[in-house]
Amino acid sequence: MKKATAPIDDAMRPVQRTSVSDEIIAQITDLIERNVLKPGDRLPPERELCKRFQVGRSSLREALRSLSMMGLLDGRVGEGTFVCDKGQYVERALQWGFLLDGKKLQDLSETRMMLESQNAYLAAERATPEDLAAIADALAGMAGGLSDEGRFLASDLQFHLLIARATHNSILYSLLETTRNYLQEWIKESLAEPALAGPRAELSLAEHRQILAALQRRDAEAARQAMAAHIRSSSGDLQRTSRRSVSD
Amino acid sequence: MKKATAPIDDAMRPVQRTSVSDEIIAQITDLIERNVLKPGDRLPPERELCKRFQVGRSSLREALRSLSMMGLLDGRVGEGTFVCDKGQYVERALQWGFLLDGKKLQDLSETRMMLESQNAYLAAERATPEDLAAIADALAGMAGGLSDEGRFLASDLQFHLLIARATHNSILYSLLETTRNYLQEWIKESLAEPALAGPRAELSLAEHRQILAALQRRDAEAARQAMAAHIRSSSGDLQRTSRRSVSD
DNA sequence: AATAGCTAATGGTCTGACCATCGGCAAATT
DNA sequence: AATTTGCCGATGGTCAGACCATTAGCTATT
Repeated sequence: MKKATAPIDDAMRPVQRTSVSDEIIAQITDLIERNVLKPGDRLPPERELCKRFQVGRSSLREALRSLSMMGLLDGRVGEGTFVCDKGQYVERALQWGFLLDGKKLQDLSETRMMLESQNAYLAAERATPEDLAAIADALAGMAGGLSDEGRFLASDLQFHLLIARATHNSILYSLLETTRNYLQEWIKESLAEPALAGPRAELSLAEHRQILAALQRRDAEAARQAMAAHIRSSSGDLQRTSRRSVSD
Repeated sequence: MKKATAPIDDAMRPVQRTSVSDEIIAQITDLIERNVLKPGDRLPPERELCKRFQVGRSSLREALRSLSMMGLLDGRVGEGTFVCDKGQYVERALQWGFLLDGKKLQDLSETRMMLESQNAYLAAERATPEDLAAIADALAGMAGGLSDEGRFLASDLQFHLLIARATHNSILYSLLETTRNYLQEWIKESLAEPALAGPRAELSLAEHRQILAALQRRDAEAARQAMAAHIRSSSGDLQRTSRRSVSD
C-alpha cells in the first residue's frame, strides 16, 4: 500500500533525462529529414562538430556511429563523414528487424503472400505501359532461362519486384523486397529439389503468364487471385522444405 | 581506359576492413540471436567487457550505443546494461524507417488499409474465443465512450490492434501497429472535426459491429470486406484533412 | 520499523593522445 | 610531357585515464 505524502501524487511527472548523444542524433536526423543535409553531403570533421555542438568527441562519435549503423551516415577514414543515399531507410531498418526477430518463417511467408497478391491487385490498376513492358521482359527472361537455374530465379525475382514497383507505392515495394530477400534462400533451396525442378519451372512459368495476362487486362481481382494461386502453389514446396529444417 | 598491369586484374579482391565496434556488435548480436543472452539479462559492466573484448572503452561504448539505438540493449546508470524484451525489433526498426522515409501519407494509408483488411481475413479464420471476447470488450468500450472522445479513440485503436493480434502472426501485427502509430495523429485530427464528430462516431461504431459479427461467424471474406469498407469510409475524412495540410 | 546518510558500482561524458588511411601536391623518374 | 614516387596534412578509428551523476544496498540513526 502506498502512502500519499501530499495532494500531488501524479501531478508531477518524471523529469526528462536526455543523453547528449541522443540530442545529437535527434538534431542530425532532423537536419536530414528537413533536407538541410542532402544525400552525398559531407559533414564537418568530427573535431569541428565537437566545437559546434559543445560536446566531447566520445559523445559525438557515439551518435555518428549509431547513425551509420542505421544506414544514415557513412564515415570514411581520411575523407570525412557523408550522408548516405536516401530512400533505402525502410529496407535497411526492416532488415535489422527481421534479422533479429527471426525464426518466423511461417509468418514471413504469410506476409509475403499477402503483399504479393495485394500488390498484384494494385499493379493491375496502376501499371504504366512501361511497367507492363518491363514485367513482360522479365517473363521472357524466365522463359529463356529454363535451362539456366540462376537466370531463371533472377528473372523470377525481377518479375515480382517489378510488379511491386508498378504499384507506385514505395512502402509496399520496400516491404515486399525485404520479405523476399529473407525468403530467397529458402526459395532457392526449394527449387533446387532435383526431382521437381523441371516440372516446377514449367508450372511456375505458366502461372506467371497468367498473372501478366491479368495485369494487361487491367483485371485487378484476377491478378490478385492468380498471384495468390502462384504463391500457394510454389510455397507448397517451401513448406515441405522448411518443415524438414524446423523438425531437426 | 584502364591498363592491365598484370595477369591478375580481378584475381585479388579488396581486403576485408572491419572496425572494432562492428566486430563487437556482431558478437553481441550473435549472442542474442543464439539466445545465450536472454531478454532481461544483464551484461557485464562496461569496464569488464573492455577487458574481455580487449578493446578500449570508446569502441565498446560505440557498439553498445548502436545496439541500444536499435532497441536491443538498454543501459541504466548505476544498474547496468540489459537485454531488451524481444519481439519488438520489427516495430523499432520500422519506426526509424518510416520516420526517415517519411512524408508518404498516401502510401502509408494505403498500406494500412491493406494490412487491416487482410488481418481481418486471417483473424476470422484463427481468432480464439479469448481473442473474440477481447475484441468485443474493445467494441463495448467504444460504445461506452461515445461522449468521451479520448476513450472512444483508445478503444477504437485497441479494437484494430486486437484483430491484428488475433492473426497470431507477429510480423503482420508489427506492421499494422507501426503504420497505425504513424497515422494516429492524422486520424485524431480528422475525427476532431466538430461538425462530423457525432455522426461519424455512430457510423464508425456500426461498422465495427459488422466487422465483429463477421469475425464471430468465421466469415473471412465478409470480415475483409467489412474492414475495407470501414477504412475507406473513415479515410474519406482523412483524405480531406490531409489535403489541407499538404497544400499549405 | 522507518528513515536518512554513506559507499561502492556503473553508465555517461570529457580530454588528450596516437594510429591508419586517404587526398593532394611536389619532386623524381621515364 | 606524362607517369610514378614520396611526403604531408586532414580525418576517422582507437585507446587510456579521469571525473561526474545516478543507483542499489548497506548502516546507523531516529
